[in-house]
Amino acid sequence: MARGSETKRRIMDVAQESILAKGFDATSIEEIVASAEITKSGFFYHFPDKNALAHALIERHIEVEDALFDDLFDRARALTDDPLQVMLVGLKLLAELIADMPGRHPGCIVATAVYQDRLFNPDVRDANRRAVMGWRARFRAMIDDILASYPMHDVVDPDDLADLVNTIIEGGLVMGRALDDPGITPRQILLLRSYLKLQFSPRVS
Amino acid sequence: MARGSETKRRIMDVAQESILAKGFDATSIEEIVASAEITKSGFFYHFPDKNALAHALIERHIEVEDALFDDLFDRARALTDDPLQVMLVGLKLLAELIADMPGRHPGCIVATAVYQDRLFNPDVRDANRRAVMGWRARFRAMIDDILASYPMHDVVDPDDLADLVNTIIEGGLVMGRALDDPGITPRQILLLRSYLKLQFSPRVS
DNA sequence: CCAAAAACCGGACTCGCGGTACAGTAAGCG
DNA sequence: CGCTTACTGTACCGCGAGTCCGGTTTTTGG
Repeated sequence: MARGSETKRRIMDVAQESILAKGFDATSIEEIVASAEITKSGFFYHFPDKNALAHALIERHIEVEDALFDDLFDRARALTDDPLQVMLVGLKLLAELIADMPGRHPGCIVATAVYQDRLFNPDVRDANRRAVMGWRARFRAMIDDILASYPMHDVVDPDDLADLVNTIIEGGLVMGRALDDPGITPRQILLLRSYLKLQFSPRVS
Repeated sequence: MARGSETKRRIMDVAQESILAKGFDATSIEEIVASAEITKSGFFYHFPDKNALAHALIERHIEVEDALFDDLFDRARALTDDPLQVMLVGLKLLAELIADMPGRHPGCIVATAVYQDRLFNPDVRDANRRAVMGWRARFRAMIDDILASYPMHDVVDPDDLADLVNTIIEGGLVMGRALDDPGITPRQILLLRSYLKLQFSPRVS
């Protein structure tokens, strides 16, 4: 059992590295099995097809990202009790974390899947959808916390506001890749922070 | 001369339709030539390879989008002289325009190219980069106009602010595709509008 | 009107990649 | 001891991108 899952993990590791560097379809199975030092048959023992690999990678990615967000906002909550400050500090930490990533940021696997629609089967798309919905729920809860203490100056839908976090992260990654500038995403996140500040901070006039 | 460019345009039309519906790699050349009612040789007469087709499509797409933005903000400028109002009205019009698009919004070709690195050659990536830089310049100019008349309440970099427009559009399209909800992009654009309102509107307190 | 260039047609062929099929084997475990 | 798990090795199929090249029609400039 241990040996099997170890190999499977190694396949996923080398596949992920290659996919983030070159794209999904540019990463051939032959190449993966060479890097993972197994045979093609070995690959198809663990994954029925290439789709299943993508599915497993997305599922794993969701878990990692969730854990990352949990940790991030837990650290923010350790610093302050105020829900608005938790959000603002959390976003600051997130921006710093992305900025400090060595080399080019990989770019979200979710987005790569979105833009290869027909390449992936419904399973993959569904996993994707669940991931996005999960993030919406997470940020929606935080916004509800803020709304309990602060008025919204320019009233908008809280769900849309929750989605804005994802929108800006995904959009930032697209922009960052298009311009080959890893600094864009963190700076765009800070603009989101600026927006939330203007929306909820008491006005000192 | 007329016949040649006519055929080329027909190839691009059917290719674009198919690509927006099914994705780039899911659209085979055989399929394109069948729809365009030519032969494979005919295709390769006009385009050296599939990459060149993508390149031509992106170039054309940039022009169309530029013309669209020109028209949009010209209409806004016809309604008001105030630079802030021009921006706010323009974004409103943009949101409505995207919302009124029949069926699923195609999703920006720029983003699809970004997430298929190796599939496209440097030419394509460069065209992409130029497109994004052009949009940044466009919105940067509008923001400079606003800054000439209004103070920025929470001071941020104007270039970042200009990029935010693209970030939110691209991110919105990713989200819209992930959740299969074409309403997301327009709603996210309205949040951008909300942000700019809070940033620049005089506070009545 | 005629020649040359441009815009194709037809079909055969190569190559890489995803995926299949199936026989065999080494290691662990009850 | 026998069964399962986790593979290896090899041969094979189909599809789509891209090549080659000879032939044909259509357009255009002198």
